Amino acid sequence: MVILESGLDMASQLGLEGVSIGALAKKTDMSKSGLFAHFQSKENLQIEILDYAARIFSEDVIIPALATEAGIPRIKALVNNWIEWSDNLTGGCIFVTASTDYSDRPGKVRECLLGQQGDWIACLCRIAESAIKVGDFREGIECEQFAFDLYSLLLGFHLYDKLLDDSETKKRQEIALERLLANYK
Amino acid sequence: MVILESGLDMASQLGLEGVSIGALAKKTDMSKSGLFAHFQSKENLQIEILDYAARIFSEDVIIPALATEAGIPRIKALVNNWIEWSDNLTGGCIFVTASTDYSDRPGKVRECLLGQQGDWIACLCRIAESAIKVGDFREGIECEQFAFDLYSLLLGFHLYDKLLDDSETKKRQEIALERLLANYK
DNA sequence: TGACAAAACGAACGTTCGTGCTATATTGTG
DNA sequence: CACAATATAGCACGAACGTTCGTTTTGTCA
Repeated sequence: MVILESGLDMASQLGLEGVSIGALAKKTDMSKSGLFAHFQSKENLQIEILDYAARIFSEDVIIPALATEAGIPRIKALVNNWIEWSDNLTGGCIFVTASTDYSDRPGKVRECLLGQQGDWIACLCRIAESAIKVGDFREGIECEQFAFDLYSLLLGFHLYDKLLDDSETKKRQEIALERLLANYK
Repeated sequence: MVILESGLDMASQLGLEGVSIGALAKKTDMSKSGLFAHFQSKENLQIEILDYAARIFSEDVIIPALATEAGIPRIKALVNNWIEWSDNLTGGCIFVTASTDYSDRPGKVRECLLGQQGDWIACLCRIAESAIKVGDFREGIECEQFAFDLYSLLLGFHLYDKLLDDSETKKRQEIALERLLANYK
């Protein structure tokens, strides 16, 4: 859907709350009312944008990573796919943006986001588990802790990369990842 | 200033862009025009909120940490002060919120934020340097890398703590911090 | 007490917001 | 070719937005 694609781009720049029906209609060469008819409220539009983003995210980030051999290669693929995903969005990863925006804004959008973030963290856990299975991680590690560590790393990269334009950011991320992996080995 | 205090709270919940003159006036029992006269534009209001936040942040987070003995104790104090600071704000740390909001929104607000984040990272670097001096960190470590690592950790904690309400978040943060410190020892 | 500056006020500006209602195209199916 | 379904458009609404204006209140100092 071309509307959702434009909406996703706009949301990544201005946040989900910053997506206005009028502006999105102008961007997609539609009338406000014509666009509005597709969704029945702004809240629905926001949720559909999130769902659309999750679909793309799954296709571009998660599935290719799962197609890579389990263990450290899969983790590195996931990280690189994630970085590419967030690079492709003008204003950065929409889940990061929305997570900070809706940390204290109750409603359906927040609940949708909460579910998505839960899925994402669960995905990180499963990837850690498969790393144990192939022997890249030692037995007995806490997969939830690894998910926290890895997600933190991505968040740090995201802030450095999007706000500051530190030329060393990629290197910082790689060093941090190597050390993280070594700690779980 | 009571206006800025209210504005800071509102900005932490709704983001700096979500602070509206009318709503802030209502919250502070003032007229829109009376409040507006203090700042001459919304942009100025946003910047003054950020500067006010930086003042409080310095008083509550940085200065007390610098009063703690250098090295690991100082780092732990900084982290704990930071967590308390972000807990005291309804919607979380305003610098985190604003950093994601303004990652792709040019203007004076972004530039102000950029300077503040630069100062913050420089502060983290200095604290790492002092940890080397007292022998808590080994010689030759990259302080900029440590700043990246520690800030990432705080960002991870922030997301987990504000969005998800994982009861184990504090423990996750402590484990990650201990491992981080061990890696630089 | 009177003069003067600072601060707060209410009202209105033009614009945009999200959301309805109604009518006209466009499309797909029999 | 007709008809139903869907999609888009036009128009209007009340509310809120940031901003400007001229006026009134408040506080300070001579």
